[in-house]
Amino acid sequence: MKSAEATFIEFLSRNGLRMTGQRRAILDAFHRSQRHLSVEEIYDIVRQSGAGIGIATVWRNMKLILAAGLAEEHHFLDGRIRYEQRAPRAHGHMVCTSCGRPVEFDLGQVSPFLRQVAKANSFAVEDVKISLFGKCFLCLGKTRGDRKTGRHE
Amino acid sequence: MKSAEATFIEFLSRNGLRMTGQRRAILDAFHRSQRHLSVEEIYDIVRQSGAGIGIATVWRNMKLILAAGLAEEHHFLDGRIRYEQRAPRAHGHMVCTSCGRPVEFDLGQVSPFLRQVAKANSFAVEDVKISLFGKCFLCLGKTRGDRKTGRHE
DNA sequence: GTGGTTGCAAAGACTTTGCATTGTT
DNA sequence: AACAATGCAAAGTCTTTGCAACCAC
Repeated sequence: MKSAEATFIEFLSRNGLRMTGQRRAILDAFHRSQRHLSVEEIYDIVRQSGAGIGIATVWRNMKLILAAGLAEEHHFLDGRIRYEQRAPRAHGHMVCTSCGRPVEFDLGQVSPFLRQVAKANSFAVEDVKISLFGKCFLCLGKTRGDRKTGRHE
Repeated sequence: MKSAEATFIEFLSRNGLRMTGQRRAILDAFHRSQRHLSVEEIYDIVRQSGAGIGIATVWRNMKLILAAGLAEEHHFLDGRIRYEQRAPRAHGHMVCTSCGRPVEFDLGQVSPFLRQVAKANSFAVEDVKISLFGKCFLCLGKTRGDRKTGRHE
């Protein structure tokens, strides 16, 4: 499989754009993570790794990384955009309304069904977003967990 | 079936809150519509029907109507919250990335599958959001770019 | 050197909140 | 009368944009 950086560079040059140190740092921080990151979190990671950068640059480049097909954009619960590495297989999310933690699950037989629905409506699907909102098993009994970080003690 | 207003009043009094003219007007405007409305659109409808009202009041009360279980909150494409009457049956949306129009479809066999997934993860589902993003058939005809290469003119 | 890129700050868009006034019970 | 609700404007958040300095090609 082609590396994310190679794919990104290809996308950039195809569109007359250039690779830069900041772009590499952002893509790297994003691509290393397995989580659903907000722009601010990506910004923090890049900063902590020493590189000087502005948050506007992270915004502009996450839009590019999205356009390059390397990321997915999600609107979960906290009213801000979160990015996730584009998954090889389509998947859904179970988002806890207490702690905010998103857990992924495989779409299984849902995908063919949706394809069929789209076909029946002459709708050309570009993206699928499936989310279940509710309480994760950690939050079901104890009301613990931090809604901001989505982490449980 | 109980009227929306009766349900709302019940919810209000159960929580020590009061019914008002504005609440009635907002609920009425919202409940009459079959569309996915933004707060500003609801505000406009109420205004045009003669009632004086502030947009903050619409915001506060849509949150209440949501809490009362009479509305669903959606984040589609334009970055603002849209409300829809809580549907008797769960359904998904096909949202056109060109014209923004959301078309509903029945979830069919998806619901039982999702229930099963949730159960397997000990996740207590409160809400399901399924959206397909892409091009509706009306916009497909107008599209100018080459969909195979993703390149425009 | 040309023209894209960055960082900062300012602007924008959407949503929430404080407070004095008004309305419901 | 007590206290919730409203309207307005101000404040908050998240996101986008303008622009001069900077850097990749």
